[in-house]
Amino acid sequence: MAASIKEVAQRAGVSLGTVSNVLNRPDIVSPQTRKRVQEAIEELGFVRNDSARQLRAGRSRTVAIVVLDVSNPFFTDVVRGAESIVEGAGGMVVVCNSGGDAAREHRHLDVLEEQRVQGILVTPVSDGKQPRLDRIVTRGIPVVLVDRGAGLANQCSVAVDDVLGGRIAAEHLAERGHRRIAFVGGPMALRQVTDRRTGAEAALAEQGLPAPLVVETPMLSVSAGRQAADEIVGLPTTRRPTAIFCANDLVALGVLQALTAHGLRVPDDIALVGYDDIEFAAGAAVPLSSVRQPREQLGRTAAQLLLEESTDPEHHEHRHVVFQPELAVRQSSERKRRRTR
Amino acid sequence: MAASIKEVAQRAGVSLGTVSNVLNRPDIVSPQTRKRVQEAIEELGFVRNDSARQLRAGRSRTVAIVVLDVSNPFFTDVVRGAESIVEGAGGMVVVCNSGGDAAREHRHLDVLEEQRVQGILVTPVSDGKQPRLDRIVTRGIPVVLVDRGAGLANQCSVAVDDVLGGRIAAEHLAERGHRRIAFVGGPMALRQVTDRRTGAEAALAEQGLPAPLVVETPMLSVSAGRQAADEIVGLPTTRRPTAIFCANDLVALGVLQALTAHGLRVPDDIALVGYDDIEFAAGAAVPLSSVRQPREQLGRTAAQLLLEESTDPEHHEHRHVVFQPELAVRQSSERKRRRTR
DNA sequence: GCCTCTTTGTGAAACGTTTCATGGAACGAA
DNA sequence: TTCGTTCCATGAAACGTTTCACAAAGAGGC
Repeated sequence: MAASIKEVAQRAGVSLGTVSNVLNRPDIVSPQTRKRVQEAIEELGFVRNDSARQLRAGRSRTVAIVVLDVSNPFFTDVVRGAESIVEGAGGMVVVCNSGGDAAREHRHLDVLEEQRVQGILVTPVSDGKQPRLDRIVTRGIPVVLVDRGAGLANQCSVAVDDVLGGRIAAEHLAERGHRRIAFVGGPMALRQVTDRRTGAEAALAEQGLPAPLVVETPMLSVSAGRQAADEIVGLPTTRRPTAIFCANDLVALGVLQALTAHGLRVPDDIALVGYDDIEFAAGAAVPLSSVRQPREQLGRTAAQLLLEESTDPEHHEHRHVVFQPELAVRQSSERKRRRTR
Repeated sequence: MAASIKEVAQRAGVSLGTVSNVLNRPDIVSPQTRKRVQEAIEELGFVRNDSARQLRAGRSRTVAIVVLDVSNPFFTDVVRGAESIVEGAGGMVVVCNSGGDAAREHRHLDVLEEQRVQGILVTPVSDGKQPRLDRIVTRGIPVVLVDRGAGLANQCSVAVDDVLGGRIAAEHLAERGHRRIAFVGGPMALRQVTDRRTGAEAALAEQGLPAPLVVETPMLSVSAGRQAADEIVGLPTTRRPTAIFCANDLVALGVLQALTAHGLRVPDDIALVGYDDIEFAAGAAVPLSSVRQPREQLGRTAAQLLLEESTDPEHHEHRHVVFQPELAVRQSSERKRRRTR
């Protein structure tokens, strides 16, 4: 069905190698022959077979990115950033979705290894040592960790300083006069979550404020946020926090919904700060203050590190790039009179 | 670096074909040999080379989905639906992002063709005849159109009845007593947009109501919605619509934001209905009424049609599956007294 | 002891590229 | 004419699988 180089050669009356040359180094073949070959390609509708090409070359031009959740805007932005770099370099990005499931992640990695991809950007489901990834690295496939495991020796990583993010959020709330502050998020197995919490706790301690009330959620979703807020609303007023810092915006949106449903006003009764600054944060019921991460840049930098390692594995030095988050202050954490601008 | 079947064979002291048999039809090789080979595989850390495998097989187990926008929740759900089917069948899904750019779409299709993917699910950037896709189909790669071009002869398609969706939304608003209704969305080059508009117009005409005011936007985004709403707010009160039907939820969220910023209340001053029922619709400033499409099912069905065609191209009959949307009624289109519950 | 079956393993061919050593033609210089 | 260059085209080898016709060796039936 699909024409091969051989048939093109036959039709153009040249040898097989010549067709290949027209494809890969058109300059070294004479104009007439080149033209004849190109016509034959056109007529037969020839399309290169990438499997054969890769088999011969031993490696592919595809970079994979394995994300925890395709539908999380955080990752879609990271993907976009990575795409811009990889496509600029003539490669292609494939997106794999682990959905936070270790088994799925494992299967994806298996397939990617079989495909001999050029490299893998990954946010692993679990933190800590990654023998599976180590094995891939040993096999010569570069791996860059995204938003995880900074500091491991055998691979690059890009991340945002989550401790700093938590600190910024807590300082902001403390500055606004809040003294009973809650932290909502989970599971604590996620490094991001604990880092943000740690940063917040440190900031509060430094200001001489009490440690935050921690409400752990089973996952970072809108509905988890709703449930956590229900719990908080049930507290006696004297113990109820006047501000909540959420481990991400999805949770914060859920919290916001539930608070509103219970008749509590944000920020007047309870102030709210989220994390990630997703597009919908600004468009929420009450525009949401949120810690913003440079998401696209995270993706771009990760892709750059990967391509760098891939191009020149000998001289490559693993690097761990850490970006600084910043706070986007909106209505959810500001008394009306103090609206910014 | 990477071990090949040959080395495994050598180490296990068997022939090359035997190793292949252990890999593909373990039942036809004797237990002892199988064990020896498996040990060798383990020791060498052998990983199949998928390029070689595909080259030999002539086709891949990868299904591609080319979406207009990875970060649009509509597509992420479709992707998830497709994934569930394809992975259930032992395949893999790669996601490509055209970003609504025809050139990017073209490049993606080129690459996918070179990869000899098993099939392609695609929402093409432009409507109408698709010579590019026809060519792919001719080459024996099944294509299923998602949410586009129902009725074309040489490929399957899945879609949601957008005319019906528009009709449902308009009928709902008319029923609530609205007479001046606006339609916001664009560009009109998108079939979805014109279908939704057509349905709305037909419904209004049938009820003897005037045709809607149409505000065309350059794209379906939050900021486009904001701008459109600014325009509407500028109208003299007597001509200003009392209800707005938006071509999708992003636009509706933008409209909502802008209306609120201008001090107009939703639904009291202006009622609002969106389209897509994305997760954030329910969590918006005012929970958004929205026409809901069975998104995951769209993806699942598309993948099923694709696999069906791929498995048995001879007996395959192209089908065009059309799903029916339904309206999720929320606060944005209901007077308070009439809240559903 | 011979024949036929079955089970298990072998080796070579084929998939479609890219690459590289080789060869021939054309051309100018001597 | 002859030799060295330069320019183009060639054909074969190699990449790592899968598949298939075939062979070897037991197992049983007579």
